[in-house]
Amino acid sequence: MSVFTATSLSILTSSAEGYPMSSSPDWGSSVGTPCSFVQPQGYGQYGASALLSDSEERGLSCSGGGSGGSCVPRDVQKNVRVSGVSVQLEMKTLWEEFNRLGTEMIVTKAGRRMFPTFQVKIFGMDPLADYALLMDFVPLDDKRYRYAFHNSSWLVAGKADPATPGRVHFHPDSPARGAQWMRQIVSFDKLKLTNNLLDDNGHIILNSMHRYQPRFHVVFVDPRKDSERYAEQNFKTFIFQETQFTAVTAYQNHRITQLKIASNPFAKGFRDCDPEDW
Amino acid sequence: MSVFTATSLSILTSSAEGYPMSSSPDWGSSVGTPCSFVQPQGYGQYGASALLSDSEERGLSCSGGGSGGSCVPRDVQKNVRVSGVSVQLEMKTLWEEFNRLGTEMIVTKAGRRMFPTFQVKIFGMDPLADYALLMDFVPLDDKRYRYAFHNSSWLVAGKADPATPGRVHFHPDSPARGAQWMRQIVSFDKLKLTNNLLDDNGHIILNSMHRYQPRFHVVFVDPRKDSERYAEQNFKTFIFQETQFTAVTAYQNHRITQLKIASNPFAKGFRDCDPEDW
DNA sequence: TAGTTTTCACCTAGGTGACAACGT
DNA sequence: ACGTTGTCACCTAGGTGAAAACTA
Repeated sequence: MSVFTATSLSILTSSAEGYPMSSSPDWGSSVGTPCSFVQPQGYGQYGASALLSDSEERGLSCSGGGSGGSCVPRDVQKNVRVSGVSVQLEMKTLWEEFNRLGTEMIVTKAGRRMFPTFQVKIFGMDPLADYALLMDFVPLDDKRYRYAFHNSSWLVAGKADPATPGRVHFHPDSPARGAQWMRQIVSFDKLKLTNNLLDDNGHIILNSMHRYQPRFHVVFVDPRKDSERYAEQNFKTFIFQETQFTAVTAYQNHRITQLKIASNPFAKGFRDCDPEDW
Repeated sequence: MSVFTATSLSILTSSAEGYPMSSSPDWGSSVGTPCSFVQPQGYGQYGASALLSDSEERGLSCSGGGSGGSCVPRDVQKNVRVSGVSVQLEMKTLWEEFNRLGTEMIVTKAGRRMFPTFQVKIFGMDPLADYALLMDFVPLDDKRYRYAFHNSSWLVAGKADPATPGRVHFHPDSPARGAQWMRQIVSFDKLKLTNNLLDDNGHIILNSMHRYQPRFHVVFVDPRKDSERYAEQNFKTFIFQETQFTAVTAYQNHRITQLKIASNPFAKGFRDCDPEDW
């Protein structure tokens, strides 16, 4: 890791400031790979209707149909090393189950893992080329939320707090050859979320009570000396709607809590019935 | 891992059959790097005098002086990618402490880690070249031993049992660039020893009650198509006398047991006094 | 008797949600 | 009220040597 500088990635971190599903016009249904990009219906319900019941079927429109959402600017001709890459989200049905309820992810000062863990299968890389894999998190909108316990629903509580430092998490095996990435499931289980603005552990900093969309980036490590010039061509971004979530310091929706307890092995101590009942 | 075949390593596995310190004439004090190879005094005491008291100072002759024992056939001109490589054993004083008592390593059917763990710092690699790092274990002699509890010493119990399958343990990060290997300590903590001849977990198979010398190999992954032809030039082997040990299924020397308990964090449960008393 | 195998209590190391305490 | 923080019991996962059981 950290063999290569962030130069070729500046394009990523800068774009992380916007809201890719809405305000950024050059993100859309892609070319090349099977692309299940879904129009911004899922978060739109949040943004527009502002009040949303748990039992709504809104998750269905976010789950996507195919193996992954490939979202690249239309006008950039991608390098052949990334253009053919496709990605399949693991534990997709579990993600969808959470998403249907409105996924919440705990953030703590020390940093908390995500559950479910973001993990993918990768196809179509050049086996001999070097790639870096990384994730970042973009706000789904500019709102702050609060949870209404009385009717189990999220409410808009105002405009978003000031944006957190836009960090990026490199998969610790980066960089590595395509053959290695494709050999087995790539897991981002080391990634941790924090609400500590002064965090110096390299964790992802998020605002509690805000909504986020995880993004997955495949970056071809260009051996050319002037590789910065090709930065835009050398990466490809994948977005899975079903992985969006609300950052919280304590779970709000009781059904999310129960699903976490039921499906996360580390929460086994809080189960009171067989895990197969789910 | 396993990106490259064993072709370039056949030379290693084949040489693992002999006893490099004695019968193999082309192993000796080396060229190139600082080389603390010590004449076969250490094991020689085992082979020759056959009976050895715990309190002898034999360990002192095995501990070596410099940063590592580099042992290569004299007549082969090494590739520049490996000729400048040097290696420093971590926890050297702990290894020496064990070696002074006569190190024992547990072997189990399921596989047991080594303690101390074999770990090294590496210098002088080409930062951009790819290397594989691996370990193997060669018999120190052709003897079988038993422990005489009455006077706390090892006795020769006969000729060695049939040799075990000569396996090799690749460091799981192999292959990787020199820059990555040199960045931090390289630890072989995943390596496990077994006495199960039918082991299919890829563990190192050893005969209990036999003496072994761990070896550390740095292999330059040659990008040339006919790289097999340069196999001999592309690797360099390091031997640290102080890491030799007797494989056992249960500790024989009570002082070894006590030192393991005192120094291995996982054995903390068996301590009855402060760990700083050592 | 000498050595091996299995089981076990006890650790390391660290990921869970519950909960009480603490802010604002 | 609402949200955050730290502590805690309870897990996962797996590395220890002790001791009993087993095998020639």
